Amino acid sequence: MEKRISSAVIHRMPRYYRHLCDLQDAGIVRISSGTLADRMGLTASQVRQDFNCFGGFGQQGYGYNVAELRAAIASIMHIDQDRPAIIVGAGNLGKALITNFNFAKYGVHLVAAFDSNPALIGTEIAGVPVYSCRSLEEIMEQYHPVIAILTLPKLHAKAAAQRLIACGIKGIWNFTNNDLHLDMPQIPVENIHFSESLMVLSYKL
Amino acid sequence: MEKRISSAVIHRMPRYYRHLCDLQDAGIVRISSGTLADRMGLTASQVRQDFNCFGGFGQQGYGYNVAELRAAIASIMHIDQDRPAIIVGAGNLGKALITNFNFAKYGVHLVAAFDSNPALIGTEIAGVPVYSCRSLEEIMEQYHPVIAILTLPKLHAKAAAQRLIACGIKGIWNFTNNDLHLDMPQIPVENIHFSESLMVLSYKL
DNA sequence: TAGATTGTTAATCGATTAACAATC
DNA sequence: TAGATTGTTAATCGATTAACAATC
Repeated sequence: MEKRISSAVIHRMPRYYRHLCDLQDAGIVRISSGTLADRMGLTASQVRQDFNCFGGFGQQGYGYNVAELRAAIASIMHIDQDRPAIIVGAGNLGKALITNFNFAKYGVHLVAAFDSNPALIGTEIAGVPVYSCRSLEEIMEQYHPVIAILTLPKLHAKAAAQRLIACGIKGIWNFTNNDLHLDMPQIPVENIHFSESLMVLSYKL
Repeated sequence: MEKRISSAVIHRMPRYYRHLCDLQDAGIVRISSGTLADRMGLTASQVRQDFNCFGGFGQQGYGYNVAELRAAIASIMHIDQDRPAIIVGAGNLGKALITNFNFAKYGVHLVAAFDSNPALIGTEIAGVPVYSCRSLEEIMEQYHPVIAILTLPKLHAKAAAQRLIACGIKGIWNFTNNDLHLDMPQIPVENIHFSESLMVLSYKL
């Protein structure tokens, strides 16, 4: 009976998750679709429809239990896991992610970083060892990471992605500001396009 | 007769722009809606409808002139300008943006960075001077920047945003991974939510 | 002119909203 | 029980796709 979940719903899930984390941190135990909708700028109907894509998590006359709903979304989005990942490119952006981003909160942990800069190879950044790109296959063999984070120069992005997929990477988080055009529908790619976001801001100004 | 442009269309414009830049770099002079649609995974109808939201840029029997269409989108999105901007937070992420992001390509130039770290204050990063947050009002007065880029810790984001708006900032590019909830609809905010992107990737895996 | 391709209207599809019976 | 609020169906709305006359 597997009904396909629309992309619009999937993209709202992380926002629900963020708000539910905030609510839980604030000690709020239950919430109705109406209250959550107001908070997020949605309608109560939409909130209920969204959650019912995955089966009902609420209770008539009560609403939703914040902790339960939060956990349900974590499970739906598969962030209640501990997936090994690598990061390719340990320049400023790579370093910013390694240092500041809470990977554990999203079910991911970094096992290695790669860079071509000899000054970095052999060092650690926030506990993550930096290897030469030459060691890629060896490290893949050792840790079997499933996610590769691309924070290397745009020019090398496509070649890197192909090499990563060839040695077993299952998904790519792409910060290189270009489309990879991999033609491999079984390998999901999520892009962070800074320029698209800035253009939209520019339009709204 | 100002018909409102839907958010879906606005969010496709940057992608069109990117593809048109690529086409122009490749020396391609004209393109039909069908060819462009194939390249981008859209339909020809959608491409034509999108461009017709802003008036027709094509010619029957010919298609679209790549350079003209590119320029038209740049104009629509207001990236053919030279808007002054500041960046608040010069840690790894701020530094990564200052150093690597091509602001000029999107009609923006950085006039100043702000940080609370005394070791950074008074230095320059890629030609951009770093000031103490205490100098904010003074620098605003001097350069009248319109965009503020928030790359500071989440905790201080909201207070910073309010202070920036109080002294004249017109739009915010928010990298702090939380919603600012400013309740100021006249000040556009564009968020880069790393975690939402990673959650979607996680779901697709 | 004939062929190609747009601009635009109409048809379809999907997503959002409204309504309400079910039920805690 | 009465009140609240869900889950779910039906109605509406908006976005995408198809079709085709206009025209380069």
